[in-house]
Amino acid sequence: MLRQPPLQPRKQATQARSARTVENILEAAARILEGLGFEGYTTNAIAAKAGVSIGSLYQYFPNKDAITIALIKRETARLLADVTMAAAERDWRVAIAKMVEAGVVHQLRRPRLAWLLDVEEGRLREQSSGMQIVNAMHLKLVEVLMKSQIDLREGAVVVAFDMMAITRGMTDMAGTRGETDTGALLNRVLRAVFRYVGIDKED
Amino acid sequence: MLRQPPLQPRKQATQARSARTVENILEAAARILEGLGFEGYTTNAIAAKAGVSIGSLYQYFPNKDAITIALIKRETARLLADVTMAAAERDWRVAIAKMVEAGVVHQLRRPRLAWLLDVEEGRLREQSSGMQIVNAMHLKLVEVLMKSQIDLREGAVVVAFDMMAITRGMTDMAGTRGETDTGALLNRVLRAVFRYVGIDKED
DNA sequence: AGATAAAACGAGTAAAGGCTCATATTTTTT
DNA sequence: AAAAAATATGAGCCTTTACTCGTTTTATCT
Repeated sequence: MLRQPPLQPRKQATQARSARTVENILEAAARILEGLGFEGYTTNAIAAKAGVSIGSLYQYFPNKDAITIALIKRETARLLADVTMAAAERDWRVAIAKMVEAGVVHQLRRPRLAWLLDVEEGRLREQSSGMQIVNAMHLKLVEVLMKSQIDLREGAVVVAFDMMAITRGMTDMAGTRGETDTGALLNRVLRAVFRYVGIDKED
Repeated sequence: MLRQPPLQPRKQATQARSARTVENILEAAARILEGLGFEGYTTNAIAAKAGVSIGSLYQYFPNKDAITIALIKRETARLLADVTMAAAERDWRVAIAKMVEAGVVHQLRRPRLAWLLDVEEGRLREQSSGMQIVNAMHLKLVEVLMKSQIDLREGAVVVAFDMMAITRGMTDMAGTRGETDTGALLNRVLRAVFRYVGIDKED
């Protein structure tokens, strides 16, 4: 079988090494944020930690914020997937429990990173709009609440925000304090969230 | 009654205008943080907004962080006072309710400022130690919990942190969303906090 | 009024850090 | 093997910004 010579110069598929470079840059950025906070979070430091020249870094990201945004997307992807799965559960109690669990697990995996990225997301929200994850989760949670038998005097929107706020608040605090027992924390968060909406579910 | 001539040149009392300058600087810093976030938070901008030269600013503050620390102290003073008063209440239910109220009111008065100062406090904590307000509040809350009949299986320390986390999480979220009805928010936070510890107190 | 201390001033310095671009290396294609 | 495309390099430009210091203005004291 003869190979057809392409009519147009074939769009060069991305080489494997460039993908590796991008990954290295993102992970270096994550590690610097975790280790040094915003202080040491400079493009030169990121490039150095990634074992890549500063020029290469700017070949893949137009500016520093783009790195942060990509990192947020990367760290957020699993959370969004888990929440979406959870929201599809038949039993709304299970759905809520799993959504809460997704949030807790996400935020306790790399607590400092999650926290710092939240701060950055807040800053970036002002300049470029963009469906943040908070809104995405909120939307799904409201859907679930509508199907539930929870007292929605305050409105599903408000209750959903409150449930997210409780989860985030407790998990942030736990992360700051260095708690690592996800199970224990999850139990407390579930108790707080379910009792808040008037359901005393001890399991 | 004859006035004793002072043996040493009397320590020159601070003039009124210097006190005004310091106040102007702090308020300018607060306003810039509120309006522009960390982006515009530069010493030159602060001095300009305060209507003061950059030289004067550095006459009263050795460096930029000192301004932030002074601002944190200023914003935090009332909160600490309120919490201390609240903790002294006889009835522990009232004590807890008032402590929660103090937190909510504080954080909803200038929400963005409170949030940004929290972030800064976290950053500064790492370098210079110093009794942050979170610890002070926590201490008092633990005391109150000890006198209460609340189920402390998880330990007073953990329960106290959870209560604070719930309060802060919900109020932060409310502030971010632009909620301004303190009363409505306070009701929800009280419900969340009291129900979390197994007390269903509808008032 | 004159002397002294306190407060204010702001041009300028130095360092940090985001980012560019001309060049070099590696990989792919023909 | 040669050409072309993709990828990598890093010295250095340029802006921003924390902070200094020599000078001037204002207030206080005798």
